[in-house]
Amino acid sequence: MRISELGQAAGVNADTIRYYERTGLLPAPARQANGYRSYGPLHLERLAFIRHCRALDMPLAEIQQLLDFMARPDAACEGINHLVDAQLARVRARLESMRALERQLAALRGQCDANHTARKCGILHELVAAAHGEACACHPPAKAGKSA
Amino acid sequence: MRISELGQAAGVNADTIRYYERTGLLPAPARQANGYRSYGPLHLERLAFIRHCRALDMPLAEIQQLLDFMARPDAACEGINHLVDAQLARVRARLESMRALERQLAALRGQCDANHTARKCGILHELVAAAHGEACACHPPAKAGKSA
DNA sequence: CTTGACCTTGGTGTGGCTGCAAGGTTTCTA
DNA sequence: TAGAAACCTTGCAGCCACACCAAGGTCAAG
Repeated sequence: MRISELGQAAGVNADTIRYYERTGLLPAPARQANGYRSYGPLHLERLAFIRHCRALDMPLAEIQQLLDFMARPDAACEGINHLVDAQLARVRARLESMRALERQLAALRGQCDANHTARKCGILHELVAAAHGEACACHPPAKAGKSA
Repeated sequence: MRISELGQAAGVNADTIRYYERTGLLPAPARQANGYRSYGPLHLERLAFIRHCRALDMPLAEIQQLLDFMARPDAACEGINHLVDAQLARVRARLESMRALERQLAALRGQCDANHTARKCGILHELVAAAHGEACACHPPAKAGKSA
């Protein structure tokens, strides 16, 4: 299996596969005589696992830890639970701040209904006023999008 | 007002202020005789506006556009509405995929309750099985976190 | 024998910062 | 008056998880 075949089978860009190899997430495959990478079914399985975890939005470092657990099947699985708990907590925190964000944006959108000039636009006025007011509910504490 | 004072007033790192200046979001301030940046209240207002928009998770490029609208108050405000609509659509799309993600993670977490070995861990089994099954509901379409 | 599709390595760009290094300036304290 | 601490300056590297590109090698089909 060459890299593009593996990529197609897993729905992954070939660059991404090479990136995973560089960062140690995917083991370096054997090479053909011409230097091309040669993959087997185990690589596909591992790659699919990685992609599934990425679909759950886990960082690569945590996926690496899960793979380490799989390599030592006799170890206690407590760490696995912790990893999933942490991910779930991150997702829930982001979910909450995104919900607040959605409310704020919807309210903001409601400030302007028709076509005015920018000078009279309720959205712009609201944004300026909210930025000015120190006790704005949103921008001191939660950074909305990315922070856990 | 020096850079750290401005930063403290707006709750922003000084590096971030310099970054905004570099990228043209914040106008270059006057300099004192020693080369230190010297800010006035207008800078603070503009910076607060930027941070408020960032709290609404708008990309810097869109914030720049909003600032451009403010600079031309006689232009039609239609573009402003579009910007907010686009941001709202992005946020709602992410919200939806995050909700799906949260459900999946919660279900996954339910697979393991106590302390086993990794070999018997329901979470790990579930992850492997889900990655293996091609018709997995989550990982082909939605990339969850960051994609709009 | 050429065309086109594949592969290789290495480098750069993305967004929104954050941190560091090396040096200059100011301010406070002993 | 010296020295230390806290500021400031510029420029550059790193973060994450890739995507894209260039220059060149390889291979199968027409």
